Amino acid sequence: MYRSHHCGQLRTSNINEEVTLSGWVQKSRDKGFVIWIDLRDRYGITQLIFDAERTPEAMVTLAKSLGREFVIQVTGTVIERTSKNPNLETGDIEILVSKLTVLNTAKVPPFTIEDQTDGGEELRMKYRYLDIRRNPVKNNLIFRHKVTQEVRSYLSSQEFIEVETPYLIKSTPEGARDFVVPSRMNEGQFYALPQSPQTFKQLLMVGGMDKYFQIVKCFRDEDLRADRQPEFTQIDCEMAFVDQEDILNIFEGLTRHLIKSIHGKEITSFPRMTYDEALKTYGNDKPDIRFGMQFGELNAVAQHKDFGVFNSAELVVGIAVPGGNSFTRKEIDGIINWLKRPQIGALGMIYSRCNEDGTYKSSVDKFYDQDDLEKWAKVTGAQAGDLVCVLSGPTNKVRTQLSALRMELAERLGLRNPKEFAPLWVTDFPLLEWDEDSKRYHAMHHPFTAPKPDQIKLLDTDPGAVKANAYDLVLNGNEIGGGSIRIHDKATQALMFDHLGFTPEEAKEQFGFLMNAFEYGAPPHGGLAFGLDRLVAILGGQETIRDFIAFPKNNSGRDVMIDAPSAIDETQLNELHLKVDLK
RNA sequence: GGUUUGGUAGUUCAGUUGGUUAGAAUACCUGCCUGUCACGCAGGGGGUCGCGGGUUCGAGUCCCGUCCAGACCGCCA
Repeated sequence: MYRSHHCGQLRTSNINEEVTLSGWVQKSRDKGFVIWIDLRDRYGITQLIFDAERTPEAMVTLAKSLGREFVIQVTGTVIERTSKNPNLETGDIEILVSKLTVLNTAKVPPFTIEDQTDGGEELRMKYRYLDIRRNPVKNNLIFRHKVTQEVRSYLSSQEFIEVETPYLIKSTPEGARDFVVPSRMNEGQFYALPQSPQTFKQLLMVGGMDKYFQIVKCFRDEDLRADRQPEFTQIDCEMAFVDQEDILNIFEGLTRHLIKSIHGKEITSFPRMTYDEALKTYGNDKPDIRFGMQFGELNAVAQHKDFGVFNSAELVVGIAVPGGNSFTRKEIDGIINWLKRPQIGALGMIYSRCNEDGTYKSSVDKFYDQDDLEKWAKVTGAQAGDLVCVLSGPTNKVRTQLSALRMELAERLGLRNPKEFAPLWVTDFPLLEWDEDSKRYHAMHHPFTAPKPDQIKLLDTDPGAVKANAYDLVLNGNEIGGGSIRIHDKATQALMFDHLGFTPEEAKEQFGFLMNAFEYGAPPHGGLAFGLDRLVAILGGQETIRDFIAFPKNNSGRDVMIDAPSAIDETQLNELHLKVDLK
């Protein structure tokens, strides 16, 4: 038996009991007359004591030799501490050790195994197994477990069935790049890893499963970000005989349940906003609505004077920064420089200070009088003490820029409270999106999304204007889920492929299995998928998903611990009929 | 593919205008210490300044190239 208790368990009620504990040496404090060792496992820390008077000399010598992260087993008596530590749950007791076994030694770890580690990101990833011993990472993984447990329990209670779908599937040119897997038995042919189980979950609906979910890995061979990994986990769901309202209600319920069970908070408001409205009001299809700073379009009150920059712009739009009048000239210049960075690409910014006495002082006083500036304040909702920030230019570009500014300033002003949760449905996404590179329309969501029925005829005249029954769930400015009502009849699906530039032959070759299935009684259906990694990170109050993944990949898609990807040997290549040709 | 920041002790970082033997903290090792828990005190070891080239009397510092890492843009149906 390695242990009778774990290291977070013993209290004063256990005093005088003989116990056995196993764990890692967190720290030893050698005072000469006595040595204390903090013994750590997943559950906590228990202090061991080796005492010159009560411990045999040989054991004291052995105890002195223990290094950080040695794995040891001890047997001893629980005793009350002379000086207690209120910061530790086990701080009232310690173990007077009578038997000490070294189960394994350890090299000095390359970084400290403490909450505030001295290790940098790369080092922590290389020795991730040591990183996981640290409370912040360990607790995140436990937190993730708790979230997935709640998801499974809620969806099961709503009669969803978890079904596994295959990982080795067919590559398709639509959407993200596929990770491909060569087939040894089928010469020159490749599987692809799924970007999502999309077609399979639709086939499960044709199969009559009615309500399906799966917590499932998905793979996309695209460049990474702090919140984007090449393999990531989705809570994937699909339901038959539902309309958009049914789906929104079910997953509103799931979201409420999660926030309630994890944080004990009731979500009182679950607003909805159309895609067009989100862009107009926040410049963004995933607005953070924990704070205001809504866009005010100023064309009507800014294009009547001789200011050429505004007069020539498609859109003049501003936001009111709460308390922004206190910014110094230097701070405002800093903001303008931030906007001018290539990543944002704004050419400049006009601002108007809203003074406490009701007057205004702008950077364009030469062109605009107090009446004009008052109108700007009114349109943007600025109060005395605020700062109106105004950008102008092509509509889409300016909205993106001002949206970035809105988020940046909110961050700086501390308006993004990680303990507050403000979900939002964004609905009525466009069905199609024009792509300049390939000069054709792409599916904004995916090619199986149904157009709104009354808009199908618009497909021929103005494809870009067609709206879909597609929706995203946004939480605190992050898209955490998205879905749609799907096409369930062959004719509409064929029409859709046609508009996406597929020939009927290509459509049949790539998605014939789905169109065939639609001919055998496919029910109306729809669903959505939540990004689990991101959802867990946000519920945990953090922005980066990496510390909620046990073994994440770095910015270049590498696992620096196992050193993957890597070359494979000639024999393997030959078996797969592959030749590597590095240009 | 692009923009940008960084790479100096095991680790996190400092290093001024290019100028003596490259520092600090922490970790590590040794010794001391009768209640520690971020223990304390004294001492010690530890560096190809990412790599290659160049400018210079002299390069951690300036220039060019390259590799690696982070953030962002493109991309991510």
